[in-house]
Amino acid sequence: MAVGQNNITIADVADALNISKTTVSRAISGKGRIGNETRKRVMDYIEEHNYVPNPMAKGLAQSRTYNICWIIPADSAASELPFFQRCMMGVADVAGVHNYDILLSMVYENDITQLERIISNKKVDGAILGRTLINDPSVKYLKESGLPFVVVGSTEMDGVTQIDNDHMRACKELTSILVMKGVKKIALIGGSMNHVVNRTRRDGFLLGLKEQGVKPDEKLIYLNCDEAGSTERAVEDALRAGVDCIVCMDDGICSNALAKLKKDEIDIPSRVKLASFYNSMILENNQPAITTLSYDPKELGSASCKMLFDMIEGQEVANRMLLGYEVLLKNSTM
Amino acid sequence: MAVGQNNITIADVADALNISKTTVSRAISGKGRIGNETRKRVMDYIEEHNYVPNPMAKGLAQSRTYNICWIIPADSAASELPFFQRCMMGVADVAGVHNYDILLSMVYENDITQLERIISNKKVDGAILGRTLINDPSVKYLKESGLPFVVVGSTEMDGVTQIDNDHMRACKELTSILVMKGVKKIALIGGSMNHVVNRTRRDGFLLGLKEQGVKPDEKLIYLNCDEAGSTERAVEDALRAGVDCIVCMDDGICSNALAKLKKDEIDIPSRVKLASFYNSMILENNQPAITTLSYDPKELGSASCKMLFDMIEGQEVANRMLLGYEVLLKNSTM
DNA sequence: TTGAAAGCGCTAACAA
DNA sequence: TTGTTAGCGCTTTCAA
Repeated sequence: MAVGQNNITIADVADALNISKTTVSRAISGKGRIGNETRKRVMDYIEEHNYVPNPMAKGLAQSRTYNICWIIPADSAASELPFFQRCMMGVADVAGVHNYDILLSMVYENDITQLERIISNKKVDGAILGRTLINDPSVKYLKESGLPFVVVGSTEMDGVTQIDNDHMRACKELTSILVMKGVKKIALIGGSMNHVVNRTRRDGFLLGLKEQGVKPDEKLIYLNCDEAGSTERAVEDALRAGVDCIVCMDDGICSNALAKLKKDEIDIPSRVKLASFYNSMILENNQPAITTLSYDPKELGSASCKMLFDMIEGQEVANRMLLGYEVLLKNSTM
Repeated sequence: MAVGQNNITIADVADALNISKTTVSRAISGKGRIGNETRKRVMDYIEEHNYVPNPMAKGLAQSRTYNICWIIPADSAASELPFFQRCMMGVADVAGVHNYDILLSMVYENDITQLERIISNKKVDGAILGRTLINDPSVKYLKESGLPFVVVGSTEMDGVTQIDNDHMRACKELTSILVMKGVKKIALIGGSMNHVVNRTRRDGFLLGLKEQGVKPDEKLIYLNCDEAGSTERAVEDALRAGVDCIVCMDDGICSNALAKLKKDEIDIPSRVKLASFYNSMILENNQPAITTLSYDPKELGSASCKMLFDMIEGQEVANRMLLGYEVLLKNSTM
């Protein structure tokens, strides 16, 4: 049977059963009083004739869309990372349970018109922002809109419900462990300070050093290395300065560093140890495997979606939620 | 101003201007005759009071949702690949131009309930399937539903509008080039025969050999290598058989093969040449860089979306469309 | 426990 | 060129 031609409505059901539309509606929604027998008759009928409610009509009447918006960066650098896909899986799982679907919105750093259209068109009941920037225009817009939303990652703006892995503590712990294992001079190579998470990672790194009583050397902290070139220069510089360990803020930077070290035939870990604050298959499959922090993006997605539904249903939710992490010690720091 | 509270409707506009709702509707949609002056008055008013039409009401009246469905596999092996994200970007670009949004559907090989819900709930006007399997249940369901849809990739089912890169020709060409460059004994390592594209690639490979008058050796064609383990065994076996070139069907398999070769300290290209039928950053950044075929997933996405809109608007579209490719010859086959 | 009727915001015949 | 009217399919007061 062609599902697309399924045109049976609540009125048809009412007619067939000689009852009113209201009663049918009540039987389906479960709201309001209704006789047990009547309900059963309705349920049986719609089951047999596989009636499917029309969400547009329902939405129009209730001012609800049964959609949530999943917002991700549109720049291709981000789409290389499997993080967003995995996170989205978690979102989708939870949304499905609530009978909600996911509407996609791609935003550029300076162009959120697509998001604006979706929100002002009232096409969603809530939103999840997959990544935040410093002074994020999407966050600002969402706040103004009054729509319930949660942010994956962290933002400096207050009054925003956010959820993240505990990067600070994770980076502190890994840094601390490296020092305990005997590393003397350690460099950090990181990405754009425009991303909140990168700032957090840097802070965690500094805390780790502090915890171990090591004074950080500002010259060995290379930030805003967004291209392979700047990472290569950072690696060169760090080696010249005599470091015995390089920590990279994410797998992208780490794989660039790795390429550079290979090219220069610098052995890991005998000549320099290498670790990353974010893992991926590339690092795992490398010879030697790279020590790294590991997170579960899918869990992040599902947790954020749960929070969003709490908000949509008008419940109070925590302002901030932190999820766990794992430290994976591999041969690159042995 | 809180956008979420924007509640001005077509009736408000009509009242304020002392005209009928119909006239307002006509001014906005551009359909039907309307006086130039009246139109201008309406446009000015809605501009100033930033009226935004309610898509649910519009949808209900027109039986349109202004959403299309983007369907991707839910298994995590697929989400590792940036292909779907990039392809989605192309879809999103085109959809945006048409004032459409993208509703996401994740399907498992044997569970398309989420897709079924979206379709039977009439939440979309059309669908794009990001990947097809042999005997794909999603394709079957979409065909039955009567909804306009296009498939990225290829399917053996007929009557389905499909769009793909010309994998067959691309693989034929690369294989042919390798033989012309002097390769004598060549192995092919490929993924699941459950994916149409893998079958196509194998066929292209065989055609390439044929074109060069080389008789294929069945024993050197390793299929269904979905895990690192099976690829490693294939590599071992191929080397034992004395091949001088290994071709991998995709970048995942290729990076597994690469890891194995490195572990066993087998030099590329002096001991064995290596090529891939699908590229990625991993292969590009490798030392040496890997010879590969290159496609533009974003173009695929936007082309498929254009076709879909043609279908939605009731135009005739080609049954099958093939896009181009590039052969990137790198050091791994020098 | 059930029903009648009014609406959600917009479109689309049909008339004027 | 414009307006009247009747829906689209469902929810929700208010009465019965």
